Amino acid sequence: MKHAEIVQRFEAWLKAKSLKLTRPRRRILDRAFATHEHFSAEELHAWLSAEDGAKVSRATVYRTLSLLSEAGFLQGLDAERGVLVYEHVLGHHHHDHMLCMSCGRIEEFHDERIEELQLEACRKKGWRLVSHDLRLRGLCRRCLARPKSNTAKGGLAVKKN
Amino acid sequence: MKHAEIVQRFEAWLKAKSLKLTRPRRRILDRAFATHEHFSAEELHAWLSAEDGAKVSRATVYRTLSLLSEAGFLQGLDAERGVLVYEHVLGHHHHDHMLCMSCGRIEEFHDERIEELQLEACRKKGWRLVSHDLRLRGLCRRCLARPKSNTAKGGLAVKKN
DNA sequence: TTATTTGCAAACCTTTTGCAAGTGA
DNA sequence: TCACTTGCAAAAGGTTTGCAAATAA
Repeated sequence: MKHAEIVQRFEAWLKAKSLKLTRPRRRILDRAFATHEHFSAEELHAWLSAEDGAKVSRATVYRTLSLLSEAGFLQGLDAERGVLVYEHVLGHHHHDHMLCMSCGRIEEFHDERIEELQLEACRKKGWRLVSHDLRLRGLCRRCLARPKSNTAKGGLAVKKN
Repeated sequence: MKHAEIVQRFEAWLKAKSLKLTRPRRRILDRAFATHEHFSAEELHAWLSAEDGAKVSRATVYRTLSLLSEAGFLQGLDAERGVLVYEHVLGHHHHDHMLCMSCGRIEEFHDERIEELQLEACRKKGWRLVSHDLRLRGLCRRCLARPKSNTAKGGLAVKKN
């Protein structure tokens, strides 16, 4: 999906709620969709602060990311405890995650058979399934290849700064 | 497993690390295994505060729950964003969770076929799987039965005190 | 005795919120 | 114009930590 279309859709969604596509919101939207990685509110805020342009406050970043989730453009996921990480939803199909305990990499995968078994499990217990998330934690291919000094950008298990 | 054995094992584990089974640690261990529900550090601390006996500080509760996790007696799980909830591991087999979005109930389930498919997914991507957690979110049987006024003890989706 | 622990309060981190000033349609 | 937004700083909520006093072995 073209970025122009994403912008257009967000504006339409906002308008339907009598909200406005303001300058800060536009910058946040642009930046959020300029990456193909998972990112936290803090990271996005830092990116914007490092770039040219009027400062966007932390509060606005948090507020706008909430809106984007609510609108179904982004989705939050708990990667590390206590930090909400976002990913694109618009134009992406559902998937689950593998989290590398050493370097923090997040990889996606999907298996329709697992989805079906989840539905079956809920049926058996009498629950109605609304959503799920499956997180596989382990070591990624790259970290397995170079066993040492692999705490690249703040590993999931190691990060402590 | 008898509680006496749990205590004994914890003491042995501590001793191996030249740590001590102190009075506060013992009280926390006892209380943690006296429940069959999932609980947070705050809840456990509140329970102890409400009971007779010397006060145990919040800090000690947090520290001891960490030890118990490290020792493999308990395991933490993110039920609600931002709160770590504990459950017994010792003497329990692995399982996954269903979280009720209305009443907060946590139910457990297990399906070996899902476990196998997870391994397969990692194999395909070249990862080594270490652990995983699968959380199904939805409405439990009880909440489905009484559609209204079902926010019993602080629902997952609703809690905001 | 002495290393380990505890309690307390302060610090931390991420996220949320109240409010006065700013801004888009 | 005027409802919606923003930035700021303070508040919140869960968890961690420094440190002097207390304690187990």
